[in-house]
Amino acid sequence: ASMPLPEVSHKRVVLLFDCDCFYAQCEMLEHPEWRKKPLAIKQKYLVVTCNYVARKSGVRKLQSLEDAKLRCPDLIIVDGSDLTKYRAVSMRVFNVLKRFGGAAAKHERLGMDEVFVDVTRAAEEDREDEPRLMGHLFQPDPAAVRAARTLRAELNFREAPAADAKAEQSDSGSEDGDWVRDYRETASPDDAKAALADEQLCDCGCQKRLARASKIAAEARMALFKEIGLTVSCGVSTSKMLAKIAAGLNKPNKQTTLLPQHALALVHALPTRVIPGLGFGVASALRELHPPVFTCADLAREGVRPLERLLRATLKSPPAGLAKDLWQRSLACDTDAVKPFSG
DNA sequence: TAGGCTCACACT
DNA sequence: GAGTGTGAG
Repeated sequence: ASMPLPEVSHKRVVLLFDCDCFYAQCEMLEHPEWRKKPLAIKQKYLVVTCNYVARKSGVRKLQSLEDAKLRCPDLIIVDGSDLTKYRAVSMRVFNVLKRFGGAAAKHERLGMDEVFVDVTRAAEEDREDEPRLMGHLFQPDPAAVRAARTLRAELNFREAPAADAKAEQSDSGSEDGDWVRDYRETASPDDAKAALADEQLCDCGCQKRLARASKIAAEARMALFKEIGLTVSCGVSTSKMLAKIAAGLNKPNKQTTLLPQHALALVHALPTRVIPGLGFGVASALRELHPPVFTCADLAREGVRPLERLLRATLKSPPAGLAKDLWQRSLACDTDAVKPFSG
C-alpha cells in the first residue's frame, strides 16, 4: 500500500431526497386522472421519465418514443420540453426541505429533483435515548460481508470509526395504507434487531444519529406529501455518496438507512459508475483495461497511481486530486461536503 | 492576481 | 432531452 488509506469517520449524517419520476409526478398533480394510467414525459423523440404504472409495461427512461409505444400502446405522452412548471415545483420541494434539520443544517440541490441535507447537528442532539429507526435498513448478506472483509485485509484498510473529538461529544406505494406503514412504523422487527446486534454496534454513536436522522427523513417526506402531494425516496447515511446509493435501494416512496459499517459490503460489488465524479468516459476506459475494472472492488485494488495515469490518458485536463478522491470512494469513503445554497 | 471567458465533463 | 455546476486553462 503506497497511498495513505482513506480516513473514515462516521460523524456526518447526510440525507438525500430523490423525487420519484419527478416530471411525471408534476404532471399527475395537475391531472389526477392520470395517476392510475401509464404516463410518459417526452422531449424530442425520447421518453425522459415515466410513472411507475408505465414502468410495469416496460417503459423506461431515455427510451425512444417508438419503443415505448410498442411496449405500451395506451401510453399517455406529455411533452416536457417547457421546464417552467417543473422548476416551480422543484423550488417548493426545496423550500419545504429547508424547514428540516434545524438551523445548522445545510441544503444542496442537485438538478431539479434531488436535495442533499446535512443533518449532523440535529442528529447529535440527545433528546431521545433510544431513537427508533424509520423505514428500511440495508443489511448485507453474509457473503458480501466476507468479501468486504477480504478486500479490507488485502488493502490493509482498517476502518477507524474511533470517533474524533466532535463525534465523541455526543411500487407506487402512494396508496394510503402504504403511507401509514412507511411513515408511522419503525423498521421491521428483524431490521431493528439487526441494527442493535452486538457485533454490528459501532462505538462512535452513528447508529443512534442515523436513527434520529431517519425520523427527520420520515417527517420531511410526510410534509412533502401533505403539502405538495409528491412522493420521494430518501437515503440516510454518513456521506453524499452513501446517502445517494441508499436512496436507490428501495423505490419509490421509501427510505433506506445505510450504516457506514455496512457500506463496503454494499459498494464493493457495484459498478464504478456509482462513484460520484466517475462518469461515462472514465468508466468505459476502466472497462477497457486489462484486466478490466468493472466494480468498485476492482478499482480499489487498482490503486491511485494507475488511476492517475488512466485519467490523464482519458480526460483533457483531470482536476487535481480526482484520482485520490475516486479511489477513496471506491472504498466507500466520500468526504464531499454538502454545499449550502446551491439553489 | 482577479476576473471572465470557453471547454470538457459530470450530474439531474 | 434541457439544463446546471465544476475545474482547467
